[in-house]
Amino acid sequence: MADSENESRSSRDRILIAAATMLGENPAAQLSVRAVAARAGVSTGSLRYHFPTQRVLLDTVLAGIYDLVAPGDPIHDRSIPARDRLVECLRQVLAPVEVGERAREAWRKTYESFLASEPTSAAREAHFAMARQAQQRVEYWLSALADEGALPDGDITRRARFLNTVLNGLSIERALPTKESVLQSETDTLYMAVDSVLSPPPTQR
Amino acid sequence: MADSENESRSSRDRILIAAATMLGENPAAQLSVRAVAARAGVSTGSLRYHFPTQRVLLDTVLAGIYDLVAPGDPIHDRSIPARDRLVECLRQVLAPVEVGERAREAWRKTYESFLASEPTSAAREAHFAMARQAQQRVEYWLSALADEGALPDGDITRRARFLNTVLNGLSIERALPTKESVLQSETDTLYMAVDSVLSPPPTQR
DNA sequence: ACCTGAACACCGTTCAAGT
DNA sequence: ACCTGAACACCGTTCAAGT
Repeated sequence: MADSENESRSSRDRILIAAATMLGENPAAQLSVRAVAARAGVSTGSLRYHFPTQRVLLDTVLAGIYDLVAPGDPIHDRSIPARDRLVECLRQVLAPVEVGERAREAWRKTYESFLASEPTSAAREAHFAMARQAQQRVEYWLSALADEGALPDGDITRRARFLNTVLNGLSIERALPTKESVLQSETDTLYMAVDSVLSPPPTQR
Repeated sequence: MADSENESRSSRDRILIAAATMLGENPAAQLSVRAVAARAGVSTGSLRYHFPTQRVLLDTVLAGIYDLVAPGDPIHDRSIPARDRLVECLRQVLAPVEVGERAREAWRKTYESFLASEPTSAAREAHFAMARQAQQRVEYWLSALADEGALPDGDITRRARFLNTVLNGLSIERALPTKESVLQSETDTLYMAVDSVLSPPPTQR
């Protein structure tokens, strides 16, 4: 790699490293232009030169983190249809929840921390961080599909929010009593949610 | 009502009306302090006096809108687009859940009955009945829309199940701590879910 | 090509001062 | 008690100017 190329990357990389570090220190960190630029030791203008919007910066740094953390993420396996991959990823979010008694155990913790009484501000912060991470994870998957053209144009944030709500619903349903096996209708529901996200919006008025 | 009380309310009401109007004109409107204050013809300080944070203002105006808008079962009111009617019905399911402390209260009951420990068979039966009723209610709405041709052919049961999962997700999210107002993204999510149900299935590869 | 930093047009919140 | 509007401490983005 040529020297000039190396030099040209150092500033961009310092920005990415600074942002990733800040996110590591506090997953709920705000990553404002000035905060990241200061941490990286560059100007806001330089940051904007490399990352035209904050959203682009955020996406880039998260992609970096998740690529590092989950290189075998099934979202990248193009031998499988996009919808199946996304369903698989969402299913993996649900997997640790388990079913029945184990699922109740998980929700018991949630209950005691956030529902039993007015949560402490520390508990609130912790929940913000968790929710934000969940949101970012789904956004990462959607971004990956968007990159390969499998996702119609549109706001990724709101579609990720939608999928997370579905995940929350499925998660609580795993813990509540049910007549039939949850897991069967769960797959069906996941595919409905994923299809609605992967399909072009209704050609509405 | 005393004159002084009347006078004291007019400014607060103007703020609420201004905010509601702006939201009516554009549901994605930003409702900044200055924009609402200007529209209401009051100062930012006055707005802050009545509504200590933007979050409080947002919650208040949205609660007012829903209370005003949801008196009867609107599924049969063909003067309104099918999707709006269905969203409205689903919103009415959510309405009694309330937000924040009240929502936690509702989930506390659910927790104690079904999650705290292995539920008694009586509790299980009770939950089956509730879940079945919820399912039937949504199925009823979907059938009504199918009768008038507003719903594509297909299995109503699974689509109702899907919508109920979304409702469960939204319901638990009302009780958990959130950074922004839940109610705004809630509408968005409801429309996404409803559109996916009302749209013909993706023309599959 | 890359970078600087001032400037712009916004935020939400606070607060001394008025009535 | 209610209201004003300036001030504060932030945002993200733009851009003329430098190297």
